[in-house]
Amino acid sequence: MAITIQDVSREAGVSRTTVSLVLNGRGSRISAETAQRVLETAQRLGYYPNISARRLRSRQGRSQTFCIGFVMNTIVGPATAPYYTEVMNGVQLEMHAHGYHLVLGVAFQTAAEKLAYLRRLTSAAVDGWILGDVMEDEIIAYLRDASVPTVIVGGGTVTSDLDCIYPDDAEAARQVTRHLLSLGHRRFAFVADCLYSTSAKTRLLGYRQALEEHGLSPEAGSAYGVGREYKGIAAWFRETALSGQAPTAVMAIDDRQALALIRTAQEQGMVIPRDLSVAGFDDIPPSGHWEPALTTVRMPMRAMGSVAFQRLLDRIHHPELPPTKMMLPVELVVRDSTAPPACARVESQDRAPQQWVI
Amino acid sequence: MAITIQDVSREAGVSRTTVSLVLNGRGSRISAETAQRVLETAQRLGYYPNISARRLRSRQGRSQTFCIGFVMNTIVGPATAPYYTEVMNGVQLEMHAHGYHLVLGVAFQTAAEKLAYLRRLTSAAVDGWILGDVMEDEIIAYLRDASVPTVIVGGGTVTSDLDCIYPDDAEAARQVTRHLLSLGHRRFAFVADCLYSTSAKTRLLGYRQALEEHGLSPEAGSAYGVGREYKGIAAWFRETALSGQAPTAVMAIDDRQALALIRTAQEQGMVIPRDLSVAGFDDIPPSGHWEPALTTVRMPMRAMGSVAFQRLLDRIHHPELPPTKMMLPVELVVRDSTAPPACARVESQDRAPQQWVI
DNA sequence: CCAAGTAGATAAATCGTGAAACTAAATATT
DNA sequence: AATATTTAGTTTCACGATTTATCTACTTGG
Repeated sequence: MAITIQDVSREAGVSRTTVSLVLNGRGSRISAETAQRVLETAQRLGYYPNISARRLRSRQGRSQTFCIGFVMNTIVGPATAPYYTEVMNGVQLEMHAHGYHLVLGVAFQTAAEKLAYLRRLTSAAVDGWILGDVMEDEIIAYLRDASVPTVIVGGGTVTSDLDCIYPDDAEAARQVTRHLLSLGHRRFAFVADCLYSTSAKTRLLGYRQALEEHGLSPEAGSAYGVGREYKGIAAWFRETALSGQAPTAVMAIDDRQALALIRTAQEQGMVIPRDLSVAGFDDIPPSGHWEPALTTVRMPMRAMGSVAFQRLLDRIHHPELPPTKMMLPVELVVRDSTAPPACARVESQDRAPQQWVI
Repeated sequence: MAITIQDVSREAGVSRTTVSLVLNGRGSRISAETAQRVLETAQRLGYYPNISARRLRSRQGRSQTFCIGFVMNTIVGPATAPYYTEVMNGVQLEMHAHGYHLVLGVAFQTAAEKLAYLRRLTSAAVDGWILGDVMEDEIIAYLRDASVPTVIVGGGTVTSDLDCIYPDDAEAARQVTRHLLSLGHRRFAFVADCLYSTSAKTRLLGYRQALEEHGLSPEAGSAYGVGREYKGIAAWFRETALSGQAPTAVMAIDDRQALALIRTAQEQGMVIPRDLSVAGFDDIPPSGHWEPALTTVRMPMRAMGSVAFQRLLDRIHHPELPPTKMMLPVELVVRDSTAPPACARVESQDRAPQQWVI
């Protein structure tokens, strides 16, 4: 049976309120010697406040647990989610500086499951949430309606209902596309496993914008959809990219898919970037060490994480302010996987490219 | 403002008690139509019980949150902690089957920080804990003294104070050592970054046992301590292993260090296993795909995870039982990184090997 | 026709804490 | 001297749920 504030007050010979006041630092009305005695007694008995009781009494306001939750649909780790692993590192660094702890909620199968988790921990243990990944409407709706301090970080879901911190994906796509255009490329492919996330949609948009800027029709930059798996990209690549109607430059929706493309191309005997330019998005840590080093657009992952936490603190302390959005700048990183197209290829205009509907 | 049981009772025209009884399935004394009305009203208003209040009133017993926490000193992910990532997958599979949610607590800098985290979430939100990694005495002591349902999983820390699920590390080391002995090796090195964990200590023990079984003195199998970093292993390798006094077989404390060794050896122009046999421990997912495929000892990682959760459930429902330990069997996996020693090397007996003190 | 039993629902106590309202004594102000 | 203010606390209520004890109406046996 745990020690309660009652036990401490009895032992120290004062009222419960006095103990509470002293331990919560509002002991300005309590004499120094009494405060000292209370502090000592609490220490000696090993008193630790019951969070449930505290939380029940003073709703949200002063009942902070100094725990905030980070939610992801998948496990967070360099191999499964390198982007969000970096984001989370940014969150953690900032969090640690403010004395907060992390509650990581990962690997949800369904939205209902995620919702139950959020409700539980919101009422019990968490001061606020940082959401990564793609989040369902019902999740957003609950957090909005219940006024739970929440920040969405990264490009998974950007919504007007909650605070969002996200990268300038459109600019990222424009920059990398302009880079390839300036190298002389005119036939592109844009590869994505799916277009669920705001980032993916926005990147595709920026890519098309850049093409139109240069007077190229969207058809010149058809977006090819391929399966999520390595096999999917490999298959697409063998079927299309090597068929003689191939693009000379490919943008992958993220660095991991860019790597899959490069490896497949290399297995086919192609030399990157001589035979094909490949660019990615994100600049995850290993991208610069691959062979060849990847041209990509660096996302401000850690910055997003730390800003997200700061924003969450703001939100916790000022629940009344309207939700805001913050877009962080990106940076084109030109490395070795892109180069001018080596030679003109046979172009057949009669092909009907498989195309994404947005 | 959230809906309370009061709101539901008012709306349904019954007392709070009735609502509580119905919603908790103890409505045997409540008429079917009343129960129906209550259920409907709760649904319509979107009532969700306040966990803090529930938890406060009915201590531990019936106030389950169906959340259990998994604690690690580092971030859990395939690149940082492949072993525990697998363990956690095992936990999650079992957990999901029982309708439990995961609270992941990771990346603690100090034991004090970890302790504060555990206390907070224990009183607020978590039915029990599964601990991975190496755990400090004060952590163990708190959980024991406060009778918090806890299971330690994996070989980080095995203690008599709490339930432990761990692999047969001694047998693992004996098996891999015997394997190398049977190939004809007589000069070994055992490489470890540190010996904090129970697993590491036990593996070293098993290795020495196997040597003694074969009548070899412990000196023949000196344990070399090297730094945590890749650079540390590489440096040790260049300095010692290539000096002409080299062992013909090296066991690394885990697969990741085995890989670091292999890569370093290859950079030095050695061919594995022709010039050097290397074996690891754990059989993490990529080990079988490396070049060469790694000989290692498979740890029952997922099994440990699921058993750990089952044990935790037992513990939650039977707090009075004494803590138990369960050791799970391991399996030697012979692949391509070990072979008979190619040729006799020059042996100088005057060397004084750098040796670990256990 | 009355005491006892029972089904169906409720009032009240309670968990541990925090905050507003209150008290009593000492000190300051007019 | 009378009143106001400050000091150093305490008493009391409330948070939202569970649980224990109780209460009412109705049935039923004798």
